[in-house]
This record gives sequence, structure tokens and C-alpha cells, in this order.
Amino acid sequence: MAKRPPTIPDSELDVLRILWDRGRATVREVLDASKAAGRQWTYATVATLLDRLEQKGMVGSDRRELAFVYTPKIAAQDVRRKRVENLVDKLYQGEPGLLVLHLLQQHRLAPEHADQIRALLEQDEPGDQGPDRG
Amino acid sequence: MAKRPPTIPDSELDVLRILWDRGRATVREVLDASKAAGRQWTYATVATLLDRLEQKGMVGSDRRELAFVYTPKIAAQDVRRKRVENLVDKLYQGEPGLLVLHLLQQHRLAPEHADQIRALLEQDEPGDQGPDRG
DNA sequence: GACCTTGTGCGACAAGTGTCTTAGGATACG
DNA sequence: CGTATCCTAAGACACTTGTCGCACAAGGTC
Repeated sequence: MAKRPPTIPDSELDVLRILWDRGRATVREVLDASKAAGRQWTYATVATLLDRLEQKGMVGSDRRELAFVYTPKIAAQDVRRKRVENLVDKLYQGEPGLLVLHLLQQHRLAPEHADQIRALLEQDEPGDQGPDRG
Repeated sequence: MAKRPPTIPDSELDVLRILWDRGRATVREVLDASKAAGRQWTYATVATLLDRLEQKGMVGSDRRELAFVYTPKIAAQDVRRKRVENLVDKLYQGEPGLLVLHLLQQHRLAPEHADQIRALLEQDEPGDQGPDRG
């Protein structure tokens, strides 16, 4: 039984998001940001969360001046990719198209997004049936 | 502090998916199906998972004949909706469009899905301002 | 009736999560 | 220096998740 790969639980993800947002932050800065986002954490809680993230290699720390400054070591993009993949596999039979459909039926998109999406789809579709498939 | 709402961890979700697939199943049936899906669970493990799901109100049980028969009490659709919403909120700034874009850039869709998506977008795009908003 | 087979009930246990307390070192200020 | 601040280290603790083990009941078999 190989060790399970590290996961990112909800609380830790919230911390990570703050780091992605600002590039780097101290415990206190994360604490303040989290308060602004509605979390009621104490200083120690945030410190623990950052600690756990560091143990998992998700963030790095660097002591400068008074306090440690933490920086993300994984990209938001990578986490997104993984989550989306998991979601599609587990709940959309591995068909990304089904998820897209769900999203379009369930939500009204911002117009810019809708435009970009159309553009993408057009560039992708040569007009009618493609003679090759893969 | 109010009790946190029940979550559906990975293992339980796998069980639930089997139930959604077949409508209802006994412990043993779930066990067999899970084996087919690559899980190496024992009977007791599956029983525990079903038990926990029942405690959370996610599945119901009904003793007929020899064994308990379990049925899902929540719809796959609802779980999907919740997961997607969470994903969009946490990793796509609450913008479903961004997730759609991500999906289109990252994956090649099955042609039927692509067509349906185009249809949806067209019907949705009157060219300029929409006649109603909500 | 002794013995399998299949089920259920209940408990167990390590690891992961969510949150916090407290002790103790460094910094700043009158 | 004494005290208020801010920081880190270490540990605590309850609950959740992932995975069983095992004792014990019901039904079938020879």
C-alpha cells in the first residue's frame, strides 16, 4: 500500500487561495485576509494550516525580518486541473462535455465569457462533420 | 457552533455512485461492483460506508428477504450541482464561464456534446442585450 | 443437530481535519 | 528594566475518514 498522495482539505485551500491572491503573506496577513473572507480563525489556527501546507510541500516559507513569509509552491492552475479532472471522472462519466452542458444549463454566464466560448468552439469546428475522429 | 452539514467523502461517493447506477443494491452487490471498479474493499468496509451514508440520510435501507437493500435518497444531480458550485466558488471566482473556458481549452469534447453546447449558446445569444434579466 | 454461508451489529484504530491553548523567545516603548 | 506585542513551537482534542475484525443470528444441507 503506497502512501496516499497529499490532499488539500477545505480549510487549507482557503489559506492557499489567499496566498495565490497576494503572492506571499505572513501568518497575520493570512489571518486578516481570512477574516475579511468571513473566517473566524485565531492566529494559531492559521499558523497550523500554513504549517500543514508546508509539510505537504504546497507552500514554502522564508524568514525575513520579524516573521515567516509564506509563498505558494503549487500553482492554482494545477489544483484546478486536478479538481476538475476528479469531478469529471467521478460525476460526469469522464465526459467534460457533460459538465459544460450542466454549467450552461444551470448558470447564466458573463457575456465576455460567452463570447470567448463561442470563439473557441468555432475555431474548433470546421463547419460540418469532420472526416477524422480520434 | 452549529454542526457542520454532512459531507460525502470519496469512499462514500464511490458507493453512492454504484447505487445511482443500479438503483438499489445489497452490501454484497455493492462490494462486487466496487471490485469491478478497482476497489479492494472487504464486506465490512462496504457495510460501514453504507451505514455512514444512511446515518447522513443519503441512502435508505429496506430489509427484504435475506439482506438489506439500500437505495439512494439523494439525487446524483443534487450532488453534482453542489460540487460544481463549490468548485466554481472556490477556484473560479464564482464565474462559471471561467470553468467552461478551462474545460474547452483543456479537453477535446465528444462531438455530440460540442453540438449541443453550440445549440445552447446560440439560443442564448440574441446578438445584443437580452430581453429579460433576473 | 452440527456445520457452512451470508448477513448484521459493534467496535476498533490509525491518519486526516478543524480549531485552539499555552509556553516561551524576540521586539518595541516608556 | 518591566510590560505589552508579536512571533514560533509544541501539543491537545474532538470529530471524520478509510479500513477492517469478530462475535453472533438466520437459513440451508446432510
